[in-house]
Parts: sequence; structure tokens; C-alpha cells
Amino acid sequence: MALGSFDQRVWRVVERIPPGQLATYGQIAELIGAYGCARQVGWALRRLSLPSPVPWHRVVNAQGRIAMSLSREGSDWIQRELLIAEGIPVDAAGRLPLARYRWQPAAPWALVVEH
DNA sequence: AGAATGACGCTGA
DNA sequence: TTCAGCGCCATTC
Repeated sequence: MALGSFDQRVWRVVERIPPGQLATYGQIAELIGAYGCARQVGWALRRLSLPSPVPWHRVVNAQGRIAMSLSREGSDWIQRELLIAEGIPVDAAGRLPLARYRWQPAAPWALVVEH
């Protein structure tokens, strides 16, 4: 489809997150005009085949923690490693200083427009 | 079709 | 601060 599937819209926005910065699932949902669909953003990222060019690891939950889940088969720990590699301190429980590395797109409205 | 299931988020205890 | 409960909604059973 012309506007792209939900998954593609999610990935497209996530690709805009600069290295070393963080966004939340709910934030991504809002940016693609799907307020309240944070869970679906999680589903979209889960469908990525790893490794992926999409910086999915820069998306965490609103509580500033990496979403740990058995169903992720270790990708949650990989996420922790990738973030640490980008200079973001993540403790053993997956908690990180979200407020300090929060991504704030200068022109959010431009993200949903096709180039 | 109906129920269960989350890579979520917010509120109140 | 941590935790349970609830609303949310596409996907999966």
C-alpha cells in the first residue's frame, strides 16, 4: 500500500532516532498518528528480523526500562548491550536515564509525510 | 466468532 | 519506589 503498512511506518520513524538517543513505544505511536497504540509498536518491532538496519534498540518503555520478556529470546539483553555501546548507561535490571537521552524530533509533523 | 496474549502506559495503593 | 489493576488494541489461538 502507498502509505505503507503500520509496521513500515513504525520502522520509518524509528530510523530517525539519532544514535545515543531514546524514544518510547508510546512516543513512536503518537508520531505515526496512532495515539494509544503503544503495544502495536512493540509488535512491529518484534517482527523485525535481526540483525536489522532499524535501530529498534533505541525504543524503550515510558518507565525508562528495557522491556524484558522471555518471548524475546534474548533480544532484550542484546538491546542492553547495544545501548551501552552507544554510551547509554543501563543497569542490570534494564533501567536507564530516559529523561537525559530522550529524543525530541525538531519537526514531528515531517515524520509522517512521504519525503 | 470469542478468548487469550503481549517489546505499553497511567493511576492508585 | 515498587506493584497490582485496568484500559488499550492488533495479533494469535
